[in-house]
Amino acid sequence: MQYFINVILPIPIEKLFTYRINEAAVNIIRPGMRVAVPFGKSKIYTALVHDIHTTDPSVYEAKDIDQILDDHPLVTRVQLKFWEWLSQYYMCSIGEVFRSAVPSALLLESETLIVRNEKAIVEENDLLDDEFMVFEALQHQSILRVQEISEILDKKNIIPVLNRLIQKNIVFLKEEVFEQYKPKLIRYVQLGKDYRTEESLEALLNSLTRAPKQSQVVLSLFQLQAQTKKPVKVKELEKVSNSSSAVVKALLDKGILEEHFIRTDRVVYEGAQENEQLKSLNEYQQDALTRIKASFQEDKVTLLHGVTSSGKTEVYVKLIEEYINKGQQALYLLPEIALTTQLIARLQAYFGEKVAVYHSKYNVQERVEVWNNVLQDKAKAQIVIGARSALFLPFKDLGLVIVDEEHESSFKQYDPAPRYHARDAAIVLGNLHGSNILLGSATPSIESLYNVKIGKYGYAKIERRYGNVLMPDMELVDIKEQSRKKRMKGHFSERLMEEIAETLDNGEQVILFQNRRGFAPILECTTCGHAPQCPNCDVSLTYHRHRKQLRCHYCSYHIALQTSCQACGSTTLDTKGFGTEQVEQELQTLFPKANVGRMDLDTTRGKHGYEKIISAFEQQEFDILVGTQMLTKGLDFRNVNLVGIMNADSLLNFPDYRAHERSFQLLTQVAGRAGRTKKRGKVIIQSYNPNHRILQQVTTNEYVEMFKEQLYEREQFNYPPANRIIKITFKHKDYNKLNEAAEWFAKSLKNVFDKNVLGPEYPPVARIRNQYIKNIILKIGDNRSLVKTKNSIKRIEKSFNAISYYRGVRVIYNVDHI
DNA sequence: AGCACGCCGACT
DNA sequence: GTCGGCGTGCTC
Repeated sequence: MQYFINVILPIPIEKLFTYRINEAAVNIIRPGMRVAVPFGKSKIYTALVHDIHTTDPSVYEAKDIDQILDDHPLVTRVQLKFWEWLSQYYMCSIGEVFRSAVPSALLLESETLIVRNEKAIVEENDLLDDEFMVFEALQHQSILRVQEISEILDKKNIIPVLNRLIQKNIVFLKEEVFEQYKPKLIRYVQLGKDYRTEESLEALLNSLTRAPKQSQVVLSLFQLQAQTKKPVKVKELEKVSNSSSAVVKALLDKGILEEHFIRTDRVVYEGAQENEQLKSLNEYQQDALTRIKASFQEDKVTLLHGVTSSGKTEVYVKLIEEYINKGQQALYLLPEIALTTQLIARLQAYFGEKVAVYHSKYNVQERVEVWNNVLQDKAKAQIVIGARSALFLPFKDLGLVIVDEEHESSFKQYDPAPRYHARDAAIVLGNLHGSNILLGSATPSIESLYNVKIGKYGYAKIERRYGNVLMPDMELVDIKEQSRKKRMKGHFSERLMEEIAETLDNGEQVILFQNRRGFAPILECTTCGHAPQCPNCDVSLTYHRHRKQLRCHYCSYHIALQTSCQACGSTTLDTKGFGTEQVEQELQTLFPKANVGRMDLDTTRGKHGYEKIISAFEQQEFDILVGTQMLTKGLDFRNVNLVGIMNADSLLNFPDYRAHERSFQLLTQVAGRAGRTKKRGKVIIQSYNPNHRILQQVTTNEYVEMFKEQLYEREQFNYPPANRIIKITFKHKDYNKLNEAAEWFAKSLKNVFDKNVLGPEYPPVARIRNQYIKNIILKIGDNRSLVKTKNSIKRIEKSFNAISYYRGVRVIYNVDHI
């Protein structure tokens, strides 16, 4: 009998690949294990076993697998089902899901090594210069990597050289796979076996009288072992005996000490100062909890709508507690930017080491450890708190899924595929596990509230802030009026100035929100109107004063600041618009005594960049913090009493059907940072258009009104939530080819979907990194089948790809695009 | 996605 | 004349 496996490869091809396995392997291999397989001309890839069968593929010869990489499945059957759903729903290959689901350290790829042929008889005079250089390098080091040869020869393409060397039988190639995950080992020591009796120890100490350092080490080790009865870490021994590693090494060499290694986790819970008891819930929280549970009884996804600072976290904690007491796992999803140390510390204070964290700032090694802990259903990973990628962990018995800040658009992955929405995918995952699902937000998405309205979701509400703190007092300031009367100082209105001054006088802190980084988005010549543009993208360069640069926010292009216009040579340059840097600078002149901090992408680089700024602000090292939308999420600053929004219009005028909803959410969330303790906070919103409906609704906290109006508008124009949309993006560096291709595709779509096809249109930035971009939006009514629609699209794509001229135009699907 | 094969311009 | 550019096609 011949055996075969179908495997998933981490590539964007919608196929499973078939490999042959031998009879011995049949008994070992299970779906969900990794195997190394040869693929293409030479490479070895990590593939995941999908199924095992005995059907010999007739049209091609199946290759043999290279090796089996796991002894237990790394991926569960439920996960495979989940991946299949993701790839179908979001229109990508299952390989792409595989690639982003599994920690990259577990996805090994082979590397080509160039090995010297020891037996070759080489006539050095027959070698060309570059051949000789490689040959010589191989005399010192018998194995070289492609990269190293490339450096030696200072050439990109070394294949011709290698081919000649292979032909002359001087080298041969070898593919090697490296396990990237290395368990962390800690070095321990104990006394050698000849010295464990009291007499022999005494004799040893006597023999060491002339080596005081060594004798001290032996004595310390003896003491430590007597205390703990356990192996002693080398680090600890060195510290206690106050000696160096050289002394320990000398003892090891003599055989007086023995060393051994023990595997440890990198991610270790340090233990809280004190284990906090869960605060008892107030009546509003308790009421919400009861409602949630009732709704869970009906197996409904439930939305918890609690105003900012209403204590939703405590409700989550209570719920999580119940599920882990039943021995189940709980998943707590948050947008990346809300995953602050503040919140994690709070959860760890309640649940101790049961809490595992999983997000992008964790390095690959740490992620593998969390993965394994979840897979083995260990107690230390019973509660997982993480960003959207935590959805992919190999849960065994998931009882509860919480998606906090459910309205956040960053839950939708934009690039690369799979372009999934973590909230929606979490619901599917929860259903596969039979878990209860809770969505939480102070400003729920229109989609979720709509689902409540049509009875699909359950609903619970908390309308009071914790400790009965009042909602902040919001004030709109008309800056059009103010600038007409010349009352503005820079970008600050009189009202904002007054409030900042007063807040600072009271020793309280201020947060200022401006959703744009850099100093100014445009630098313009006042003589000829020329503004420097990015050569690779269709945008003007943003002026970064701090670094004295002009930078493109879409690619990495940057140039030094010019002192004169590149077009006409005039030296009168002016800026248009403003960003966080400019606000920061103006503050320094307006409030010279205040310490101003800035939090945006430019100041939060690095693993702890974020935390540094947050904790500095917490410690009141800054009086005023200026920032972009990073400020909005999950931060809990006790002493902030004033929040200023520098310019609300830039949010409202965003060309997108979601702009109004998003503005409402963002403004409400930022406002929620004010006055989280006893005193009532103050919020100032500056705008050129203070009569805008959304601004009125934000200030009066009319969420329900906003929802009704937005829903009406969306229904009028066939947008979600009642309808679905798929955005199809086309990219190519040739402007004309892109246009033709997109038009062709749109025409074919219109044949099937008629008026539900919008575009093709250029996005606001029509070229990024030298690629022109065009979008088609397809609206799908709730009466149409999603599956059939996707099949039609795929069929059109097939004919599209058959036209050779269009090949090379990238087609990207974004289902439920936000 | 890689990666090899294959055809055209700019340099020794 | 070669080197290296990237268009095209295939991968069990």
